[in-house]
Amino acid sequence: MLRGPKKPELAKAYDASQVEDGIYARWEKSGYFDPDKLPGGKKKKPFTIVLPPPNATGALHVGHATMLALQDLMIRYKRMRGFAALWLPGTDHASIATQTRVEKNIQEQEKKSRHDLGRTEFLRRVDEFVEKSRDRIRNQIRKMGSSIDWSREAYTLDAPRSEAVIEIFNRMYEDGLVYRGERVVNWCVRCTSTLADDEVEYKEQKAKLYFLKYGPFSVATTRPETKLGDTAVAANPSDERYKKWIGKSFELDWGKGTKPLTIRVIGDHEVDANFGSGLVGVTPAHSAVDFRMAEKNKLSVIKVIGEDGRMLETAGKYKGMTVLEARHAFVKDLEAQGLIEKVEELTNNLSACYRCATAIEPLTSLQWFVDVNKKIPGRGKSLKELSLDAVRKGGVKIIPERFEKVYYHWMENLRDWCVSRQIWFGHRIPAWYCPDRHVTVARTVPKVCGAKGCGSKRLTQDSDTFDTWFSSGTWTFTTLGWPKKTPDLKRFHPTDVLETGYDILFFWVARMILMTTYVMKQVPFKTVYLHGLVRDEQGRKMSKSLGNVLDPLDVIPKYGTDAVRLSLVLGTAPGADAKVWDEKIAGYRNFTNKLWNVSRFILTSVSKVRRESKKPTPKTLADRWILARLEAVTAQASAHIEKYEFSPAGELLRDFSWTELADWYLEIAKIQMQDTKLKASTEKVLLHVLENVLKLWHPYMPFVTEAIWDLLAGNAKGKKFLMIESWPRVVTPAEAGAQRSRDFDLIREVIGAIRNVRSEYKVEPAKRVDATLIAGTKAKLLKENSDVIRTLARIETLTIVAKGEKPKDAASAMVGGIEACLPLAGMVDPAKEKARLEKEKANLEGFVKSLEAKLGNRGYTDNAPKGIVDKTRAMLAEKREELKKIVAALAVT
RNA sequence: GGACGCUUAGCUCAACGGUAGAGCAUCUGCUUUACACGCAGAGGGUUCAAGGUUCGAAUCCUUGAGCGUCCACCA
Repeated sequence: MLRGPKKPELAKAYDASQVEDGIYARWEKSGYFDPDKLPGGKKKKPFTIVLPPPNATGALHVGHATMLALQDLMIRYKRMRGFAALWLPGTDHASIATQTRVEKNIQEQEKKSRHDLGRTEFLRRVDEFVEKSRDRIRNQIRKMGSSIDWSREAYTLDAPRSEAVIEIFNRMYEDGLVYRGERVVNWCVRCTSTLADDEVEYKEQKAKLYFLKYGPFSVATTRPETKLGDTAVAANPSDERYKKWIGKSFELDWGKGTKPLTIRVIGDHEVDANFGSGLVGVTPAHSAVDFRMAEKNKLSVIKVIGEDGRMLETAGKYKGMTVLEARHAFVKDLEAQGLIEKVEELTNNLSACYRCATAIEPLTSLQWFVDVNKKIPGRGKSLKELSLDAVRKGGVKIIPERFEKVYYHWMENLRDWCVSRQIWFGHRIPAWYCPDRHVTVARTVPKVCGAKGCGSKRLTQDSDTFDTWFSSGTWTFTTLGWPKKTPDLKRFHPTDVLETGYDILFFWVARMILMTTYVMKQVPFKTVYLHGLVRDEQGRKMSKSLGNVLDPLDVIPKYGTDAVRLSLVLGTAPGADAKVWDEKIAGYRNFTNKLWNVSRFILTSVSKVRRESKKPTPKTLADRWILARLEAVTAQASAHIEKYEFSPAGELLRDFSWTELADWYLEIAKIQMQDTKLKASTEKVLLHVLENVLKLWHPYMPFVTEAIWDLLAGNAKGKKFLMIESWPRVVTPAEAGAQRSRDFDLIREVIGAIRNVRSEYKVEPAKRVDATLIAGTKAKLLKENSDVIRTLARIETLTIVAKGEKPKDAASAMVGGIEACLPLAGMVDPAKEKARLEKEKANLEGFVKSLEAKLGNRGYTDNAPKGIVDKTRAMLAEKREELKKIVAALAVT
C-alpha cells in the first residue's frame, strides 16, 4: 500500500482487489471493531447491533450481503459520531435446516440415513459440517468489509447459549408457561418432526373432492382416508337441512376390514353451509380445526395416521399403507360399495414443510408447548400481551411502519407455540421421565424423579430438541452473557437496531420480542429496520433452480466490495424488494473510480498533501459555493441517515461528489490554481472538501475511502484510521441556509447556455469563439467570474455589458434574464436561427401567458402562500424580459 | 376470504400540494495532461384509468384495472 509520498504516483484506475484485503486486515488488527478498544471507548455511549446469525448451512447469498452492508453502514456512522459501536457476530445452528442438509449430503455420498449412523456419530458429522461452513461465512463477512467485533462471536448452540436456553425453559416451566400435551401438530413425515405454524408453507394444487355416502348424509372430502378416524359430522347450526339432527348419533360402517364408527352430529359456526354438502366429517386427530371442535364437544379422538406417514392399526385393513396408498385403496373399495356419489375437481392449498417441501400431515402428538395466553405470575400479563405492548407502547419501532400492523395481526392470532422438535441437532429439552411417566424439568441432570412420592431413579431424558427459534429468540441477551450479569449485558442491552429481512418478521423478530420481554423485562431492540428481498433484473426471486443467484463472492473480485455495497443500498427502500444486476454494480464501480480520480487529482495537484480540517476562508464565488454546498450536503445526508434513509443520503452524496465537486469545482480549481493569488486558498478548499467527502462516504464505501485517507493523512502525526475519525461537523439548517446563493447557479447556467449554442451550431470543441453577454443587473457578477466563463465555455473575447443589442449574424440564448450572443460569422444560418428563436419565443409566450393567468386568478393570489406568489411574480418579470429580448433579437436576424 | 404494497422517460428509481428529476440505455460530438470505469451536448413522460376535493394534484379522497406479497384456509 502506498503511504502518501509528497507527490504520490497513483494508478489511473482504482483496483479494489489490490487493496481491500490488506485494509481489512489492518482494521481487524487494530482492535477497533471492539468498542472497548476504541480511544475512550469505555466512556462512550453504546450503540449496538447484533448480527442476525446466518444459518450454519453453507454460503451467504446477496441477501446477506445487503444485511451486512446496511448494518456496517449504521455501525460505521455511529462509530464516527462518537459512539461505542458494537456489532456482534454469530451463527445459527438452524436445527432442521442444517440437519436436513447434512442428511442429504450423507444420503447422496454414502447412501446412509441418520439412523444408520446413530445419534452420536450423526451429530459429530453435523458439527464437522457446521465448522466448515462457519469458516466460509466468516470469510464472506470479512470480504464485505464488516467492522464487526469478532472477539464477541457467538453460536446459538455453544455452551453459554445452551445454559441460557435450559435456564429459560426451567423458568417458563416454573411459571407454568410450558406444558406437555397431546394436540394436533404440523408433522413433517420426512423430517419426522413437528413444525411451528409459521414453518408450514402452502402450495396451490389441483385436488379431487369426493362426495361420500356418509350414513344418512353426503359428506365432501379431499382426504377420504382420514374418514376412518371420524368421530363426528358437523353442520352449521343455522342450516335448516341438518338442524334436527344435531346432538344425535349414528353408526358409520366403511365396509369390510374397517371398524364401525360412532358419529355424532354437531353444530359449529365455522362450517360453511354452501361448501360441498354443507357437512364436514370431523377428524379430530388429523385436523387442527376438527381438534378444536372435538375439545368443545368432548368427542373422542381416533388417530389413524402415524408419525411415519403410514396408516395405523385403527385404519383396519389399510394398516401399514402410506397415506396415498390408503387413499387409492379406500376410494376403490368405496366405489365398489357404491359409496362414492360424485367426484369434483378443485384447487386447494397443500401444506408443506418449509425446509424440505414434503407434505405436512396434521396429527395428534405429545409435545411441549409454550402457552402464550396464560398470565405470567407476578406480571399480570401473558407472553402475547407483553409482546404486543412492546410495539404498541413504542418500545420497539418497526421501519417501515406498515409492518407494525402485520406484526399485531400475527401476534394477536398466535396460538400456543409447539417448541419440541424430533430433530437430533439442537438443544436437548431438559425434561426427564420416569417409568411412571412423571415429568421432571431441571437445570442439571436429576438423580431422582421430581414427582411427589415417586423416588424413581430410572430417568430418561426427552429425546427431542428445541425449535431453533426458541434459542435464536434469545439472541440479543444471551450473546451479551445472560444469565450471568455481565458488564456487556448491562451496557449494551437493549440493543439499538435490529436489521433484517421482512421475511423473518414472524419467525425471529416476533420471537425475540416474546422471549426478551419475558426474560429480561426489556425490549430486545429499540428499532427494527426491515430490508426487502433481493431480486434479479427481471424481478424474480433468486433461486438455485433458476440459476439466477448472485453470489457476492463472484462479483466482489470483479467490481470491488464498495461497488457491491452501493448497489445494494442505493436505489432501495426499507421493506421494498430490490433488484440487482451486473450493470447496476458496474455503475457504482464507475463511481468508486470517480472518487478515486477526484482524489488523485487533488493529491497530485496540491503543493503539499496534508489534512485541511478547519474550514478555509473562501476567496471566490466558486469557493463560497462549494463550501456552502458541502455544509448543506453534510447536514442533509446526516439527517437522512439518522432517519434510516440510506438511499436518499447516498444519492445526495453521489450527486455532490460527481456533479458539483468533480464536474464543476475541480474544473474551476484548475483555473484558480493558475492564478498565484488564488493557488493557496484553492488548495485549502480542495483538501478540506476532500477530507469531508471521504468521511461522509466512509460508511457506504469503507475501502476506497480508507485507501485514499491513507494517502491524504498518511504522513500526519497521530494519523488515525478514517474508520475512527470523527464525522464532519453538522451545521444547523439555519446556518446552512444563510449561505445559500443563487449566484453560482447563474454562472453555471450561462456556461451551459453557451455550450448548448456551440453544440447546436457544431462549433469544434477546441475552437475559441467570441461572446457577448447582455446581463442587466448581473453584469458585475459575470465580470467577476469572467475567467471561469471564458475557460469553461471556450470563449476567446468575452464582452459583458449591462445593456445592448444582439450583434448581427449572432446566435443567441436566454438564461436567467441574460442574453448570451455568439457572433458566429459565417456559421449562423439566418433562417435556422430565426426558426430557433421563433420556437423559443412561442415557448416563452405560452409560459408567460400561463403565469399571467395564474396571477390574474384571485383564488390563487388570495389562497396560495405569499412566498409562492412572489416567486411567480418574479418569474413572470424575468420571462417577460427574456421575451422582449427574443423579440429584439428576431428583429435583427 | 382478509390485509398490505407497487404502477412516473426504453430500464431502475426520485420527487410526498406549487412550471415532472437522476442513473443506466439511446443519439451527436470530443485522445480538453484526475478519470473513456471519462467529458460536453441532445432527444425521450396525457405520472395505470375514471370520478372527486383544491386557486392549483404524480402527490389527498373514492372507485376500478394490472402486477406482487403476506395472513387465514374450504372440509
